[in-house]
Amino acid sequence: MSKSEIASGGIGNEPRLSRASVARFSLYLRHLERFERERVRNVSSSMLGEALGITDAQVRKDLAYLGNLGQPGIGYPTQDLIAALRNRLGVDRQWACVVVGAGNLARALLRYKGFEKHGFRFVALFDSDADKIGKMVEGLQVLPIQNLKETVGATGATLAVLAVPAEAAQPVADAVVEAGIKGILNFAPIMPRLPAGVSLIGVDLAIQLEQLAFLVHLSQTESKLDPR
Amino acid sequence: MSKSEIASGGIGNEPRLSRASVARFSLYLRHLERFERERVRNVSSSMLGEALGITDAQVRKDLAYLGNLGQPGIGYPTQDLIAALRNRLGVDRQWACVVVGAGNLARALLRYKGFEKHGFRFVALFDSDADKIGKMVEGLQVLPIQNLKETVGATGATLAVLAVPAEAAQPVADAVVEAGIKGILNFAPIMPRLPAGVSLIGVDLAIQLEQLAFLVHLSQTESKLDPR
DNA sequence: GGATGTGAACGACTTCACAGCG
DNA sequence: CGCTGTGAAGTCGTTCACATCC
Repeated sequence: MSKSEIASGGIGNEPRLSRASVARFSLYLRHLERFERERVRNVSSSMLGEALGITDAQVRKDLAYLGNLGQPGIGYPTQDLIAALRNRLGVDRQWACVVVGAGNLARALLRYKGFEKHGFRFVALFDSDADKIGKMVEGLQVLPIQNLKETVGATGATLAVLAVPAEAAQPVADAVVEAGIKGILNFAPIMPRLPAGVSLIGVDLAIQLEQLAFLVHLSQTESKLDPR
Repeated sequence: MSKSEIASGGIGNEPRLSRASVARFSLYLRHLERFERERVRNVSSSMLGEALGITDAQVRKDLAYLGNLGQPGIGYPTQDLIAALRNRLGVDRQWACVVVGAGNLARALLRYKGFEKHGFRFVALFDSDADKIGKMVEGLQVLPIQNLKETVGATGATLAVLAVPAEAAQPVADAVVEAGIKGILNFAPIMPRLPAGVSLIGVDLAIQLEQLAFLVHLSQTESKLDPR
């Protein structure tokens, strides 16, 4: 079995899920929800491909992982496809999240309403700064980090968002893992070490800006990027 | 010439830059800066590989693009490598950026000091909300969007950060392009259409959270992820 | 006809393995 | 020796092309 397959427990000849597809699943879902709002009953692989900027064959390969939902000559029933995707992605249930670090980034996240629509609910906000503890921020009271374990237990939170300075990232990561958190969205510009079984996604804004500058730099100096 | 090569204007047999390498260059730089702080004179491909979780051969392939900086038996001189990388990435100069959307996200970005160290400077902040215009936010006065073109011209800004709601993203993107911006870092959950010659990097936080939930979901249901 | 599902071909990226140099 | 630079091999992901089904 190849290394890059994300194990399907199956007998062995059902479609497998590649890492690359994983990254596209959320995008499919987003566009499908748009199609549904536009009352499109069936979507074809080429409609989705165009929306994402990939080929129709690629789309069909990806969607094959969800089972044989497509109907030749018709396409995929929008609603069924959404349901299947939500199920596979795990967003057909509620995810309770805690936020650590009560700064402006936390405010921005808590205020953004897009998360709730996708099943994410922020249930608690923590900080280590004594001045902030007890204050209300976007409807949540700032709690001391010492309360993490208790709160995670009481709320059943599974995910944590780390919006803390670089120095604090590793100890806070350790603390949330200790508290029982299974997935971390990290905004600090370091990659914390985590035990197996805890997932991590990092968003490093300085690196994103740097990549952007690089792209501009490239197109300003010599080269052409092939348009993809 | 292969499609995925990012054109090197060269004669034809110097190392080429792959899309995948591009994404790693910023990471190399980050770790190199750490090594430099730790007074490491020379770094080997295996040191960098370990830091990024990739093989040493991969590192050497990537770094070959910078020219023959490596010394057999020794490694790469840390400082030279940093200088070469900065030069290629285009972060050996200042990048002036404007921010559109004076909300909490903008506050968080403006307050974060990590950008300046990498040569990024936020020179102006815009909003369409009349209540915000004229107010000071983290040392910048909020300007009306109508001033974009003038300000971009006066400051020489090349990059724009879009921290606006989804509905506003496309018109604002059009406006900053019209004003002469060459690269956009977009936080709105849509991908704006842009003319060729303008680069775009999108950061969609809802999608990141969804990916995280998916990873946790996967590891909770069946499967094992290979640890990379 | 129109669109799916899929083996086969293709291309890109990664790893291997080793010659060559300090 | 140790470590680079690099052709060759291998692996993964994407696209092609077409049989198949509604």
